[in-house]
Amino acid sequence: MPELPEVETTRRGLAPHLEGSKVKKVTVRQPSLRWAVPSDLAEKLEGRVIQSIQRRGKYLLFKNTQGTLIGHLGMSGSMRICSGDSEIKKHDHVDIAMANGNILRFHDPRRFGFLLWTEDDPLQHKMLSKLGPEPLSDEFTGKLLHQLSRKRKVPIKNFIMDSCVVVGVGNIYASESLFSAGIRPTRSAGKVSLAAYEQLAEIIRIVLARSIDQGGTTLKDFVNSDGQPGYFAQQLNVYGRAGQACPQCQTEIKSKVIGQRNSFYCPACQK
DNA sequence: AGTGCGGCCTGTCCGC
DNA sequence: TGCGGACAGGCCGCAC
Repeated sequence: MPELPEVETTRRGLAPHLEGSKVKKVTVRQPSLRWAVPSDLAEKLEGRVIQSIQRRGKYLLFKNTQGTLIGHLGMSGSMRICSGDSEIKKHDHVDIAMANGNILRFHDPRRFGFLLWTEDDPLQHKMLSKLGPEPLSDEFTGKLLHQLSRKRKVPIKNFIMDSCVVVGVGNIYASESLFSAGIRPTRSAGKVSLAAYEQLAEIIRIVLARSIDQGGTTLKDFVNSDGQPGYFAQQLNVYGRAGQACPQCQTEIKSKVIGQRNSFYCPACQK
């Protein structure tokens, strides 16, 4: 599910309800996520204030004075703010109840998401230490993409989905960005010009920022912290539209599996 | 080192 | 109506 805009939407929604509040009780109903929920999570969180909620790539970082809860939504996860009397549904795996009455509820049917605890710098955690730049930061440039891609033979779509290159670009936004940049997703990353990468970097930035403004993309199950879907799906040009007309030239949009992921492109607009 | 693939899970949809 | 198979937004870890 969630790519960067969905995770950022979640972070923004959660922060005002949790930051500065004390955790009262942690309830783990299903500890078997992608990685097991730490058995001592409750004692690490209970009685301590959540000082801040940050995001790095698609990871959410909940900080208290002792350490950081690292959360990831996987493919189907969501985090909502619930009240004490709201019904517990199937796949509501973890609750973090706050002293202010709010409950942070982690829901994840496929259980590809996870919750980990670290007392070291979370950015040095094994899972985060090799991440590339944030796409909305100044470090992310076409020049960097060009540099990193020299001699790389992977299709450019795989390249921009590689979190060592840039974080947060998943399957949907990879297809969409390459469409807007006019680049065929199968092209070798190493053969794309600096000028094309400069344009692509700018487009990735714009596409992600616009999606965040719309509250992310809901294809199936993404909901924000209020349980509401995102609205960016209405603005997708090619993703999920195989067989339909390209919005720019009316040519039929094609789909093709690239790197085991379904990809969508216009054979006329994307060279 | 770079690349490609299997695997982790459940839910949904499609064809028979 | 039921059943098997394919597929779904991520990403680690392994083999080549």
